[in-house]
Amino acid sequence: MTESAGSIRAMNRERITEAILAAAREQIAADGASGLSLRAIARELKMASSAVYRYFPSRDDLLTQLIIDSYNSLGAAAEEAHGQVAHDDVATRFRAIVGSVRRWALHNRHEYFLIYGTPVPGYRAPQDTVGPATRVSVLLLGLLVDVAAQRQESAPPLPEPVGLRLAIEPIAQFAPPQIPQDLLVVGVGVLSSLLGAVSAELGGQLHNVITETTASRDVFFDALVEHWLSGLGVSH
Amino acid sequence: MTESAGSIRAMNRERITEAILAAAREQIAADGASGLSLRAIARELKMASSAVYRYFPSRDDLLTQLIIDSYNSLGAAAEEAHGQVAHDDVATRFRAIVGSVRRWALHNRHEYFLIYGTPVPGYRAPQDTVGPATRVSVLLLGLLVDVAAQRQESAPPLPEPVGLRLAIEPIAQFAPPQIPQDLLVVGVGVLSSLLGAVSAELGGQLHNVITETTASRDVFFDALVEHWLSGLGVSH
DNA sequence: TGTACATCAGTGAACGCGCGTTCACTGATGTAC
DNA sequence: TGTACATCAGTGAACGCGCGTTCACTGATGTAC
Repeated sequence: MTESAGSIRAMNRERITEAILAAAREQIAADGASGLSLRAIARELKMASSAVYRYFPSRDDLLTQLIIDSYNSLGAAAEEAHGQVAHDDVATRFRAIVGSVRRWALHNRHEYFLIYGTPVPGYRAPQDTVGPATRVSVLLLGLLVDVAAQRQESAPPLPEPVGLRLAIEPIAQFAPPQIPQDLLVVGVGVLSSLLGAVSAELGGQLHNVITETTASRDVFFDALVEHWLSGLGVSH
Repeated sequence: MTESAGSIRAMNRERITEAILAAAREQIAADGASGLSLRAIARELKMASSAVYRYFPSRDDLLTQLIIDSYNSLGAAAEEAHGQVAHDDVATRFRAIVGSVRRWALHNRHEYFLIYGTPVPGYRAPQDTVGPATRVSVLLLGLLVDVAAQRQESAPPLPEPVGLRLAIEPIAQFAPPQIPQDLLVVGVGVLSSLLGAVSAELGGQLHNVITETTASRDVFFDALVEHWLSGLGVSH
């Protein structure tokens, strides 16, 4: 074995790794992911650029860690928001989740684009990112279970397009079996709608569309949320 | 005056400007917008890198032209698709528009991210882009007029949240007055949902969610389209 | 507890590369008379 | 139609910058006996 957990080295390592990540996050917040530079981080931390390589074997590995951290930050925000509202009201829980995602994105603009923006050419996210990436989805799937239970009274059985079952098979494997297929499709749709709405807001696509004040944007987003709720068949 | 329209110079200028743009588009298709390099373009065209400056005063101006071209390419695709279906069937027209947007994005991946992806840090789109950027919206607004006319029989008057009218004022000014406010909100929502769904598909966010075959993705997207249609109140 | 060796953190220089932009200059095209 | 001048396109060198990554090296921390 190499070294014990609480050794001076281990603690320094922990501390400096954190400092590198913090400097990297600052850089991303300032210039976006494309502006992330190992040399700039080293400069900020007043160490030789080569020293960073003692902590991350390459720029891509650092990027991966940042992506994982961002997913976890978003996931934690959503989980906390969801945990703070009454569990028996599906609509409120839904509003808490999607609202927290949007709020997190507004406060962590570049981190949002890091995980949901234009894919970095040449970069392929490794397997370690998938767990953290699913935290919001897990929350929504849990919610869909209760939506399904509540809807059972007035279930309008829609015609199932050929091939849809096969198409959504990956998520169906992962999701609780109580969620009917059509609700699963709508659920995935709502999540991508949420990301689309947030991206549009952050990306300036709502310029000349929605009044550019915080209040107006909030009101518009809330209107979308209510629309999504009715699409899910949740009475409100 | 400087030179007549059909002069040798004017023709050369036209030809070489086009060649620069074509090379730039190829580069974007290969590496994304961040990989766009004036020097690489000059290399490709076998001219000195400084010569490019006779045609575009800076990299940003070239980027602007590419963005405008991409918006126009997308707009033209949507308009053509819309023009080829029966005008009296709103659902079909809607499917044609959103389907063409998705198809254009699948075939012009990086151009899509150029206009709807992560904003380039430090770049601010000038006024010239707004016209081309609205072509798809204009199409959808035209459609909403007919949706509104068709819906009038069973209009469910929803409660209007405080401030919503103010929030959507910019688009309401621009849109035909026949479109009621709630429909306008849903319309903007559908457009951002469309972009979200396309971004998710292109960005790999549907990995482990939707089966990764062309057919399955088509089926899933079509299911979303039908969901959006019912959200618009269009019977189908 | 003390010593010999192994591991690790950090340095500074260097490699090799690419970029956007400027500038003085040459030769071709266009214009005015 | 022909000449004198103005404009334009394209060149090649240079400026000044930044980047990721490697490598031989020094000094500190940790480990085995």
